[in-house]
Amino acid sequence: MLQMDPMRPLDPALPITPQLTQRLRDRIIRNHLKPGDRISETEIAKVYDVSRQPVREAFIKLADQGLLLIRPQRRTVVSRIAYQDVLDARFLREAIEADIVRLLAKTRDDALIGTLRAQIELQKRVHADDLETFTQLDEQFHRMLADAVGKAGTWSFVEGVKAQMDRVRFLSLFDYPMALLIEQHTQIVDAVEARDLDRAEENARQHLRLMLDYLPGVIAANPSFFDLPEGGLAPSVNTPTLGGEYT
Amino acid sequence: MLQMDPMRPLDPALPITPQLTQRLRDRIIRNHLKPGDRISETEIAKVYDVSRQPVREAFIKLADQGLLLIRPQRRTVVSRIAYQDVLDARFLREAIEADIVRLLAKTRDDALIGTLRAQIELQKRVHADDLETFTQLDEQFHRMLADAVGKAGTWSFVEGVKAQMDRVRFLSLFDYPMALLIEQHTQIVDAVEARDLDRAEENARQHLRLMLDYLPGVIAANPSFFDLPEGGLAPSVNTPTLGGEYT
DNA sequence: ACTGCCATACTTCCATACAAGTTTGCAATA
DNA sequence: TATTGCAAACTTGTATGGAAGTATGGCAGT
Repeated sequence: MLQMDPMRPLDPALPITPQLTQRLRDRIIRNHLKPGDRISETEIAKVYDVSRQPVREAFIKLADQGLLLIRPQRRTVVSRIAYQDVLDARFLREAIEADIVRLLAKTRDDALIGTLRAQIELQKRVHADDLETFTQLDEQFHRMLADAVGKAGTWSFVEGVKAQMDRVRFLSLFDYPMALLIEQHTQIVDAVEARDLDRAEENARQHLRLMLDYLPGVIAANPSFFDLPEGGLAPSVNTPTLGGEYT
Repeated sequence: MLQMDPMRPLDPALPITPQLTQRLRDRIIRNHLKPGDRISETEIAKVYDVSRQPVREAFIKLADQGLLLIRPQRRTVVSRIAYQDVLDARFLREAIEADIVRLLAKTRDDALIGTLRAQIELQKRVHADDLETFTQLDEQFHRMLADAVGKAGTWSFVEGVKAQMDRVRFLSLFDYPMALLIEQHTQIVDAVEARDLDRAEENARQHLRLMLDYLPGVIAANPSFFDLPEGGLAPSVNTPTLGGEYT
């Protein structure tokens, strides 16, 4: 497993800012830095033994992704997980991946099907408690779908939005429906192979809607990590989806 | 009309970086700064009479949006309009707005319909050569759709992606199909009012596919502004859509 | 005329210093 | 004890200086 020790020195030969951004992003998404934690440019600069400037630039990037909240002249804190942001990110992913999968089914490529099935086999081999590895494989699977229809550039935008969803993912360490997710991956590939556009799309949408089922439980278990709308959870009002169940 | 003179001094009471970012972004999107133009931190800093630091931060933001290409230790140039980026941005918008409009038709709100129709009336009153005003109204129209389904946050994501599309828009100053766009807006609202989910979605998709018809002409008229794939335009290969015409 | 080398100028990246505003805590006062 | 005022210690925003690398143009040599 990759070392994630925050104190491991950076590689001075490589550009500092991207390294810092990645490290801090990981620490936030994995909840090592918890929502509400204060974080200051000078502090981080000291820890990694660099100047404030690259730290600042990393902060700005993370603030753009909604992971930090910079209040000028006041402080910078790790932002809580905005409920609405999670829903928005999920909505975007569903919309985008629905079309990607539909395209994929339309332009089916047999070699690709094989690659995808092999990748799913890797997912099955992951131990039930190794969320880390599974997350990487899951991410890879979805990126492969985008790549396959020539929309690799599209996926990089999705990644920028995914941050809030990933934080939720790392909070649901237990009762993670790994087997179900793998089964859904298989069903998506099945539908693509069958060139069934509608079924492929519907399977992808259901797959991406699954987190909505688990979100309330994760929030209930970690209420202080979330930034909820007034009056607590009322998903039926604020988060209509196209599925019907959540309208 | 808003003053866009690049030399107008910034407001020193407000944060410099966002002001700079906005100004530069406008100048690039409106092609005052043309693809390939060199641009340097010190130069811009002198023009606006600020230090290099906020300029640098603005550069980074614009590079993230694909408007600038920063080559460390070499130079920074206004990036050409990447053909693939335009297609990707359009694809994302179609996927997202298709779902937004579908949701809208599902949760129809009579008051909203009236607001939208009134907004379309404003579009009709714009003079044929006033692309500036029409662009603002068109943008507002689409944002209203997102707002109406509680997906305002989603729209800010779209805005980040839209930059490359907007550059194309400002290149197609003439033969701009304003009347057709307005007609399509009307058809979208009609379908929403009729609660016809499928037709609303299809109308939105067609609306957002329209630029594909004009893109080749714009490119042919401004070839040096674009960054084309090897061997020139082959949209039928590289840009499958769900519509069928471009598959 | 043409080629290869080298000094110079220019670029971004990082470090450091300063400015402006906010928070914090203590002390003075009622 | 409670409250008010102020000063010091923070915060981020901006300015400036130096370092490392690259483009550029002139000059020497052929």
